[in-house]
Amino acid sequence: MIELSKNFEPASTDNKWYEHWMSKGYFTSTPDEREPYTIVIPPPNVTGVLHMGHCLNNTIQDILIRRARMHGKNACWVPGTDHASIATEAKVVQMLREKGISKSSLSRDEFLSYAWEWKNKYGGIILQQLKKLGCSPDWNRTSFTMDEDYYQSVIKVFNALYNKGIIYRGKRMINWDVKALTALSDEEVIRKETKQKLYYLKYGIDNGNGETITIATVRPETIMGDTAICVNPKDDRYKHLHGKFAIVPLIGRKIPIITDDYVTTDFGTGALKVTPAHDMNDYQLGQKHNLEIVDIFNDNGTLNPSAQIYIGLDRFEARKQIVPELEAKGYLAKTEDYTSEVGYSERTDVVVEPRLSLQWWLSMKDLSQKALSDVMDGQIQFHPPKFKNLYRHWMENIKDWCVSRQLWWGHRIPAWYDGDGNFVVALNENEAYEKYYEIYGGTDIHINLKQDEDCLDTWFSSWLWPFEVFKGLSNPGNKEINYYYPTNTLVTAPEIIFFWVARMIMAGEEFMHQIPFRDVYFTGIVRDKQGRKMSKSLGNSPDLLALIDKYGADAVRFGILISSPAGNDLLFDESSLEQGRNFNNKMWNALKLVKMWEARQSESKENTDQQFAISWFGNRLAEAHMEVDSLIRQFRLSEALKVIYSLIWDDFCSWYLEWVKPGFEQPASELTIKATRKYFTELMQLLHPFMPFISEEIYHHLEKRETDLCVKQAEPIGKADSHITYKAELLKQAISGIRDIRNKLQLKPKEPIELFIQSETTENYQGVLDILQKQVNASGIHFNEGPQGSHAALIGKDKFFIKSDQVVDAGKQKEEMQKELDYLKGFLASVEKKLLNEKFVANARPEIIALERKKQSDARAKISLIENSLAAL
RNA sequence: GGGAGCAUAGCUCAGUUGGUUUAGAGCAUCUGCCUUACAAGCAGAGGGUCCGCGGUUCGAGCCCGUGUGCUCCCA
Repeated sequence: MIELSKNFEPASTDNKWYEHWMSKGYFTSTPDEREPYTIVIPPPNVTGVLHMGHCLNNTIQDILIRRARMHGKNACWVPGTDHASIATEAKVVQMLREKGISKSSLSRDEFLSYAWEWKNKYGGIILQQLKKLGCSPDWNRTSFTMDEDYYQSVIKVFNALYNKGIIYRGKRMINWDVKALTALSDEEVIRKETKQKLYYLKYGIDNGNGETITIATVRPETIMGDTAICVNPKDDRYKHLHGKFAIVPLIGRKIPIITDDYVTTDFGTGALKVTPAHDMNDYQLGQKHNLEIVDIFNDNGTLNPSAQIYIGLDRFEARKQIVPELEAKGYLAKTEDYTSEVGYSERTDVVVEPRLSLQWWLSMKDLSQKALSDVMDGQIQFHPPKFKNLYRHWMENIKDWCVSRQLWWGHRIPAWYDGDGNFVVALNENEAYEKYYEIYGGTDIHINLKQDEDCLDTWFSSWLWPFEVFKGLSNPGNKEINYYYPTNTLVTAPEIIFFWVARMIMAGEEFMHQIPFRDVYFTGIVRDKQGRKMSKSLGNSPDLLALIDKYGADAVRFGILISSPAGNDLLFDESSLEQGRNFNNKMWNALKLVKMWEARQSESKENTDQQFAISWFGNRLAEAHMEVDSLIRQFRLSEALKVIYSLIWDDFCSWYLEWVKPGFEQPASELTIKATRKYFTELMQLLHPFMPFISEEIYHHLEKRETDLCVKQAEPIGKADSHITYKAELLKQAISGIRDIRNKLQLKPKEPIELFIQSETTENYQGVLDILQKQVNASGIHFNEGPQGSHAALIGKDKFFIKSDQVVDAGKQKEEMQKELDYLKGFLASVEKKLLNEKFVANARPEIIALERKKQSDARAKISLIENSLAAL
């Protein structure tokens, strides 16, 4: 026999088993006659490293995929990464900077070769980390959103949607990152409470009598872009100015005073300067009132010649300088402190500049229709369903999608321009020329078409993920796409329900004419103990690999899942990992116990009590099995794990093993050992998807085996005999009850008692007396009333007398009984009140009424039992 | 300003068409145990006006209305 270590040591087992599973090819999947079960990984950012969010998300996917693999399905989990244009380009630019190379000194091709070099070297570290966590995707299928075929599919999709007329080019107000020189989606803008100043500026009225109108602004440097002043039409203070003109300070431009309900009268002065080129709301106001648009900024945030003054100065420097000038010239009325939300770039952390820009847009109205009904009709199920509302709200108010980004790392927009602003969209350059000649006429060989410099939003490639990982677009109708698509379950975070989940549904419907997945499981957001979202900038995200080293992968998986009901945020606390580690230990020690029995095995027959324990645990196992199945079907994974945890720790270790455990230095029977080994094996099989390493390890320690637990197929669940489980519950109750009394009598564990039982159902004790006697340390059990001086108590419906050398405190016992009696009387009263209520008897279902009657008679019986005892005391 | 969600034990959360001994679990706390698998353990215990108010119902933690507090998303 191998000597087993004192505690479970994950460090030596985890890698061993992972390598073994890999060498056996258990994770690979190819289409066959079995039913497929498919998951595509939400592709993590290729620059990313494993954090708590990934950990939760991938643990859940692994549980689902491992379980499917053990239940006869052809389980296929596709791993991969996305190219994350903004994040990756930022990393590459930084790397180049460290080498003393600036991006602007490189050609596009040169830059991209550096980027690929970087990607090949550092990209995908996160996938290696998933192995540490025990994840079991089919690594042969690892995909990347910029793989050659994938790239072409993205281009194809752009062409298809352009030809359909729903991709268009348009000047729109966008969030501009003046440092990265790129447009940002709303999602990439982080709003932060920022302390600012509100400047009150006086604009002269163009009527020659020196009158002024005062506006409030936080951006005095944009006044050169003002093209109107707007007031609320109902605001009496300004009624006399409607239709008049004001003069912009310093530059003297004459601008109209217009009216609109949009302006609130109680903010600032109630007069708003309108700068359509540099503010989202002002832009809309400008559209509505046909205002002139004066753009005063360059793309890097410095002022351009349209500003007339401070040309070439940065926007914040200009603010610094313009305020004193305004003050000196008498335009500044006052300054106030003011706090409001300002948008910052997620990547570069600079203040986002609202800016008019020519971008590529995808019209979402038509695409969203089917995607909305797929979810509303339940073709696609959300877990938990509360996210349906959120989804509907967004889909019904959907806005067009800005799909272009001013970056090089990504899928280059397939549009070609001549020098005059004419352009064509094509699959490649050759086709571009053909199309150009076709549309604009001629075959001018001197024409030189130039491809768009920008690339597409990363989401514009990842929305194709569920089918393009099977080459559903690049090789339509191939065997794999037909077999694996639609996929089964998507596991993701609610934060990306719009820019990823919704768009995948649209793409699935548009290009595959089918939904991409049937179930969407939304995990919660992992927060720290104080409830803050884990983020790099806060530095509150623990080092996951260090945690795995410290506690083992199984404990980490346990810890993160146990506190994580679907869709609810979880507050991460290392103590739950400790709980996982302790659980490992508990199982490890149970294994040691069983191995000890094997060393001292006998041929002896079972006694009846062991038979009961064995039969009971078989039934309990069947019961729990059913419960776990049902919970997992409902995606209630953390509850399923709780059931298994308690089944192993409480039922198996604390009850079953104690019941069948041989006495001190006694041998264990072969039958007991065999049954225990079988149960232990089944428990490990149930646990395996959640904690794969320790379960595999114990599985192989229990018996020498040719097979691995990883692919062991589940057997059909037996039916639980409720009579036996009920009898066991009564027994547990009796044991706990008597132990409680022992505690209250302050009996030492080693002090034996004499037990007397008065019961109308003595058959409940048949075959379990040895267990009862052993578990409460009784020297004997008798079925009659206990002698004078024994301690009496009611447990369930039976009366127990405990005789020990300890003197019984009659007063204390009386007090306890009185308390119990009062409770029962109150309870009886509430039950009887119900039964006397005619409406209750008339309306409630018959089984409910029967139940209340049973409560009544049970309570009455107990009351009389206690009253008799009290009288006897 | 618009929308969504949440409020149950000290903490984190379950509580499934309203009805099972007048609410459950884990952690934490307290008491007693170094009992030959496990002190990272064993055996017990205490702890709740289910956020306030109103309504529907024979019956409400659960349904409806309203108030309060918190969180998130969008403008």
